[in-house]
Amino acid sequence: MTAPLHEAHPAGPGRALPDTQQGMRRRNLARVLHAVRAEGPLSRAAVASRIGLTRAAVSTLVDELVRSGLIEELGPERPGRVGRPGSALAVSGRGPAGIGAEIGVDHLAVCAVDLRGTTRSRAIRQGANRGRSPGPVIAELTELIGRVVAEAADEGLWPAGLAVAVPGLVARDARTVVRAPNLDWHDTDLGGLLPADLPLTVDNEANFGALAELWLEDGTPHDFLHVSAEIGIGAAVVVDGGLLRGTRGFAGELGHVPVRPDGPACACGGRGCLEQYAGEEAVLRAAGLEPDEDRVGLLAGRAAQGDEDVRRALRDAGTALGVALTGAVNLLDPQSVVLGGELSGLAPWLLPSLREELARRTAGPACPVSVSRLGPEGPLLGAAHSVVRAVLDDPAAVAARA
Amino acid sequence: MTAPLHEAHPAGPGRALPDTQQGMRRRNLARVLHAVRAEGPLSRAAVASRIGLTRAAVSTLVDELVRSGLIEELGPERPGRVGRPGSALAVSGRGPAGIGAEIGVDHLAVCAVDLRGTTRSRAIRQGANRGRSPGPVIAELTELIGRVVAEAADEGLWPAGLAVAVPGLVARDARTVVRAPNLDWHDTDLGGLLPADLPLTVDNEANFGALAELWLEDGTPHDFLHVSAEIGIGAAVVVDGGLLRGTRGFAGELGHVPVRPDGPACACGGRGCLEQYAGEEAVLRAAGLEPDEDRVGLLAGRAAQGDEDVRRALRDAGTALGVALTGAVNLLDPQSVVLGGELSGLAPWLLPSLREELARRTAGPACPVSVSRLGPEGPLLGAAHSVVRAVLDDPAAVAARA
DNA sequence: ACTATTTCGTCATGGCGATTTACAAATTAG
DNA sequence: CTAATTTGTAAATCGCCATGACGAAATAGT
Repeated sequence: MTAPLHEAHPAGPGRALPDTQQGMRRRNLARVLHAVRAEGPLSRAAVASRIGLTRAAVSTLVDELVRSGLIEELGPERPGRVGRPGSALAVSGRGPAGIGAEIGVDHLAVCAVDLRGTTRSRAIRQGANRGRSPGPVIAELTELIGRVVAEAADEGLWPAGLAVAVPGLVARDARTVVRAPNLDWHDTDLGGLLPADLPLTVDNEANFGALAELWLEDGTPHDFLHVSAEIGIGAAVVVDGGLLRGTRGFAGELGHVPVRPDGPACACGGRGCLEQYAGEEAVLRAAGLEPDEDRVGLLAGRAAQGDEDVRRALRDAGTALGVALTGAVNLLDPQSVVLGGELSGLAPWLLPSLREELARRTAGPACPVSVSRLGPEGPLLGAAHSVVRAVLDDPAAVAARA
Repeated sequence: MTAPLHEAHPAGPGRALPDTQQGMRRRNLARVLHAVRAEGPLSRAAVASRIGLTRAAVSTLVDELVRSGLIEELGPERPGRVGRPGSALAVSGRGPAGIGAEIGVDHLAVCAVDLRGTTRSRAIRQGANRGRSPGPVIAELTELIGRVVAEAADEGLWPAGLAVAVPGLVARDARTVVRAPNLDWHDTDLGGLLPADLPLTVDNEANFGALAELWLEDGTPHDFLHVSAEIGIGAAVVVDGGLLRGTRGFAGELGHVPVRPDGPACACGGRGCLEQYAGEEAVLRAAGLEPDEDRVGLLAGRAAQGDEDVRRALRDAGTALGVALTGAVNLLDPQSVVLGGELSGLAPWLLPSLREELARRTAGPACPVSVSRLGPEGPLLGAAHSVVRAVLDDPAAVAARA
């Protein structure tokens, strides 16, 4: 007999709803929808057995979801088993869509993802955004969004929300970019600049990248650390299937974890921060290269050609990352560490020394480090999917707007 | 309009219960009980308005809690306001009690806490436990537990569960002590040694200390870092009012965060871990003292007398702590850092350099660092209260056993 | 081919829990 | 002493899920 631990996370969809019969109904709608989405075409009976309700209850829930256009009936299953075949249910490919957007240092991107998780429309615009003021950038982005939304509309999709990934720190209001050094934006309220007719969420690209990893890649654990870097080095901490955001929303500032307390001074005021060793500028300098436009591509290219200076610089960066991650792993005990974002392109040269450093400093088996297969796509997909997730977590709310 | 963020923590009592009408009832019982406990004597109407149910619904819930003996009716309120006065409800001072126990390096302690949070009985036994095998220690502890339980029974309390704080790492099964260097225990299943008639939870003393801080001290934030040290340096991470445990239950190993990557070798395999600079042994060595029985007391005494060697050693330890905490704060963005456990006794000499280091390495306002007022009592109280909390979180479960 | 068996979806019924509505009781304001 | 206000409870109602029964649609066995 064991008393319950004090877990912070009960998990499961839609648990923020009130404890009334209507709230229960809404949560159960969400559970049905989640089950159908996660386990492909499913009969009502199959759903019932998975989520622990009776067939009758599931029937009425499914009716409601079908009426809302979130679930569609595919017709009778082709059975190999005895008994009347069920009627296959699947998440609808029409209806609400999640609009994801990314403001990168060198590009803007927008995509629309349907409830099934399929990307149905996308638009990209290359072009450096560093130092441009928010207004024009957002104006361009808004135009891309308009295009993507229109294209999605042609396929019977309507936008259920907009999520924007930015390379910087975002306040907990999910609207204000507090600091984006690569863009040189400070305390910018994107809510005032973007179309007001859509529910808006703004978040760090590392956070969205982590969510993409969590939701899109099979086998991703519920507790992991997602490291991402453009110029700054960010990390997202996923705990029990949710993001750890911190009081101000600044959690995951891996770039300013001290690696050598007496190292070179950093803009943050500290000394020897990870960014001084594994940040893009530092690596370029260590490799004897000049900063240029496609910096990651440059490094990857040189390293692939066998440039020993570049390789050494990356090895050293990996070692520094290993030291910082040792601290993080000791503190958080995650199930794995994932390298994502632009960083994943340099992984072949970073990983060996990173793993070696981590293993050397760990008693027992070291925390496994892997590379995201989503690569630079992660943040954009994570953003779009976060909107889809919100719909799946409370279908009743969105059905009311449909 | 803002789309919901992906929070990991809906928070609130008893959210692990199933989504059926009975589960709803159980959760609402918990909400009533929590409200009454947290906000002192309250009328049914007051409870109803706080938790958002109707007076009628609360009435039946309260009836059930009164019948279970968890709530008692104090009689009519003395009103200054117009209208019929309500009938004051309070949590019962009889009924279930939480039994907390602590296995320290130099002592054993047990206490009983009632639903109101009052400590009703306690027992302490001094005596070094380092290197003793688990069997005899647990036997002694069991005897103390028996005494405390008997004393509590005289006051109408019955034990609802037992929580044991140990100075070491505990597996997620909440029974097995994986590694307790100060006791020299390894992979010890306390579940097999302790009385089997009580629901048992075993956890790290830092974790229980953090919970005590969270639950007992007004104004404690929902996101903070609780640092604690006996010989090893442990930390507990509280996120959204819950403990972050990590995959294996080892989260919070602050002692092995690298502070100087090329520093002295550590037993963990790494180099320059915090423990090499701020661990008790390291500090004693740096101060030129021999390890002895009451080590913390020794250090505090010498420092208070003005022993400059000791003070310098503590200052340096504070600086090292500051470096490690900078990393942790950057990663977690907690609202505050609390120094607890034995460590709090040395705080006057550690804090200045710690704060200085943290501030120096932080852009903007540094994370506030405070000292626990619970001191060495924290873990024991946290353990007992964790049992009480479990009762408050699901009163129906315990009412069935009463 | 025909029947028995199994499974699916639905309907009618019932239980349970919260809301709604109404009302008596207990206080203050005038 | 009356009006107004608030509390607690009781009765009726509504919503949601469970239960049990039934027809429908498939397979398995004879």
